[in-house]
Amino acid sequence: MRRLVIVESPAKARTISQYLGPDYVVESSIGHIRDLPSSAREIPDKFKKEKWARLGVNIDAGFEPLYVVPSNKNEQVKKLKALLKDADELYLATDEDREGEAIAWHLLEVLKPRVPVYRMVFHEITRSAIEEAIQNPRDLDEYLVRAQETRRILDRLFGYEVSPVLWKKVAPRLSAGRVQSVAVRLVVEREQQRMRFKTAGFWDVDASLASREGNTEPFGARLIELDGKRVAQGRDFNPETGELANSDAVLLDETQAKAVAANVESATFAVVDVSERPFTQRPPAPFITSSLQQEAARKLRYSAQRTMQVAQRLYENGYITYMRTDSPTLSSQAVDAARRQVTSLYGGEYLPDRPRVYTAKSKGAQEAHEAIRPAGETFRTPDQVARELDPDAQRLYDLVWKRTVASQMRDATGMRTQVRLTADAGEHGAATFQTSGKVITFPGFLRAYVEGSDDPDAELEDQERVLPPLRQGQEVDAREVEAKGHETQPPARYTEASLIRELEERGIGRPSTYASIIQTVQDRGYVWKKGTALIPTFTAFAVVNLLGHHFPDLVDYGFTARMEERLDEIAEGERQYKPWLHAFYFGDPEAPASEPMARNGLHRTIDEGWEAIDARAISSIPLGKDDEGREIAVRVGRYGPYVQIGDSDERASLPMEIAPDEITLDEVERLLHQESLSDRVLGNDPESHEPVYLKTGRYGPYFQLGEDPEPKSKEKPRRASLWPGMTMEDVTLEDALMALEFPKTLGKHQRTARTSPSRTAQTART
DNA sequence: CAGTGAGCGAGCTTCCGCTTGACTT
Repeated sequence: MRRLVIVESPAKARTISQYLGPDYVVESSIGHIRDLPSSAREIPDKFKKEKWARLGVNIDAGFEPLYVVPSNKNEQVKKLKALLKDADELYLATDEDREGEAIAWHLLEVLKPRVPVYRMVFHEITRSAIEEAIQNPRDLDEYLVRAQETRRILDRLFGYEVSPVLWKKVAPRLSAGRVQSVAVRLVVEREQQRMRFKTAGFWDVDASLASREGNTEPFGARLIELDGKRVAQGRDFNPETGELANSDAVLLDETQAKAVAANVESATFAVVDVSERPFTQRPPAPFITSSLQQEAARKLRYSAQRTMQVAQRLYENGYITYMRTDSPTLSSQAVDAARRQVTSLYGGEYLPDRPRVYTAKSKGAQEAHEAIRPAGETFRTPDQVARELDPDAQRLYDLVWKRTVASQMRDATGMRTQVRLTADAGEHGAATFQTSGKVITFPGFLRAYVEGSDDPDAELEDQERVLPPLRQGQEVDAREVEAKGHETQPPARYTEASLIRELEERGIGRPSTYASIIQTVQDRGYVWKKGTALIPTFTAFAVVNLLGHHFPDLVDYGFTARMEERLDEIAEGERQYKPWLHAFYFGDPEAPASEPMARNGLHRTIDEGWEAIDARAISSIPLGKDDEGREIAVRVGRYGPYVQIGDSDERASLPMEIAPDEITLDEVERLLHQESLSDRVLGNDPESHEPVYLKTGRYGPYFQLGEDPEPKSKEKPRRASLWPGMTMEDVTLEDALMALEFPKTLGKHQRTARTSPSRTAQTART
């Protein structure tokens, strides 16, 4: 008896093959083997003429999908067919989730087996799990397959119907999609918050105190109340006005803060209250894809893509379990391995009485795999594998190992202490200071693993802070008192990791796509990276504008969650998929008039609405008004973004490396001034008597000798960039003649940062 | 490199999710 087992991943095939013995041939599909045609090139000739061919979905025939085997999968399909010829039984062992079920179905459709077919499923790759799975096969779940197909078709209709609207109204080659458009919307809205943000200044007073006997270390305390009123902190300000939002707080200016500091410096501080309360801290759950990406970004500064590449290598070589998972569950073998390691490395007091159990908390988790953990029935320590791994892989393995072991350790316990002290601040009244301490009484899992933080200050704050023993009524003296000025900070930009976490929490995107979402929004010119921060381009603003105004339902943050609910119903057999797709595409007459998209459906919304979309309006990002009350706006043009005052000729290109929130009205003023300096005649060339111009172009300011050549003529006038040190304000004819005589010196473009968005990516409407 | 806010226009661009290599940015 020869049995062919097909799984999704080649690495998985190798492992399983070891468990199953010589009667079984284990091969992989390498993911999906069929899909809708992705481009015109993939559409078979006989369908090319059909009007639905571009979509790959025959709408009028009940949303019938056209499936093709992409060229890079031909070879593998051929291989599987050959293996099937020699097999007596076929086991479809793809993942037990929506996509895995669909892959199994596609395999059936393509391989057309004439031997018995079994669907086998397992959630962990251990000998016992595999053996049990092969003994207990089930049938293919047609409902689950339909749910996947519905998801696939909906994403195709959304993406391939809405993207062309963007080509017509914003720029060619742009894209819209259920996942990427929400990602772009998040990034744009965060930038808009930053643009609206008004910084506010406030002061506080920090004291360094020490007990009178002088036998303890000095400790810091901060002024929190003055004359019975709370001293304002950053969170008391309205982020959009920069004004104090809480009237019960008192705002200190520099003079007052310094006066208070001077007053209390020589005063006696009395401890008025000491409160202690115990705390416990639980270990974080074992890694899933998103949390691994998050921690690798925090602790190792890896991009999501790099994390996945390194994890893939670790997985393929048998060091960790599968890296694309949404389940934090550990197999019982893994729990045993972790618990043994806890006992042997840290001792029995670090081991909880019972194993800890973790469950997925994000919406839409499908839990086809286990958590990401060290592979095997006993974990090898980072030291044991260090020699076999390159540094990148070592670091990531170390992270995975620590997190897994820590997840099966006892809680950390400790004591938080809060101490309030008062001192007399003269005419300002009584000043109350506060300090807090944190002492770990039992480290528990912290012995193995401390979770990283996006905010280094918070992390520092989180460290143990030991206060000297203080009792109520005790008096202490100030060693040093300092008034400190602060400014409120705008909300931080998203990083790769924080954007992925945000999407995951909303159930948008899947573990296999998190890293590629980041790639896509960058490739389309919606987002660029400055360090680790994600900054939207003005193209992104225009697209979010368009989608938000004309396709609000599609970029709603709850769209995917609602879709998942419907898909679950389809998977349960409680709902037919065709009527639902029909309602999405052709509309639902029952929908309330207040929801025009639901009522009209995607098709009519586009068909009857696209022409009326005002390309200029959606591509304009208002910045405010100038002194004369004229609107100042950024517009996205054919050659990238520029600022313009009203409809006037006063406009100036924006430099590539500028972030939207850096474009203040002052900055606009400066750019327009720069622009006005260009296109002027500096004088005449003494030799040829031709005029010498100062102009600005794509690569910054340049000199030109003589008039512009006739359009289409091959003639090129003599041109040269400014030399370093020359400014548009005070270049002279002599500078120009020098530069024209010795061109090819350093131009502005050579200083352009590599990370700035490309011009083509910023380019827009035709 | 090549220097703007406009033109002549065929055919194409584009989605999400599953998985690796074979490629050089």
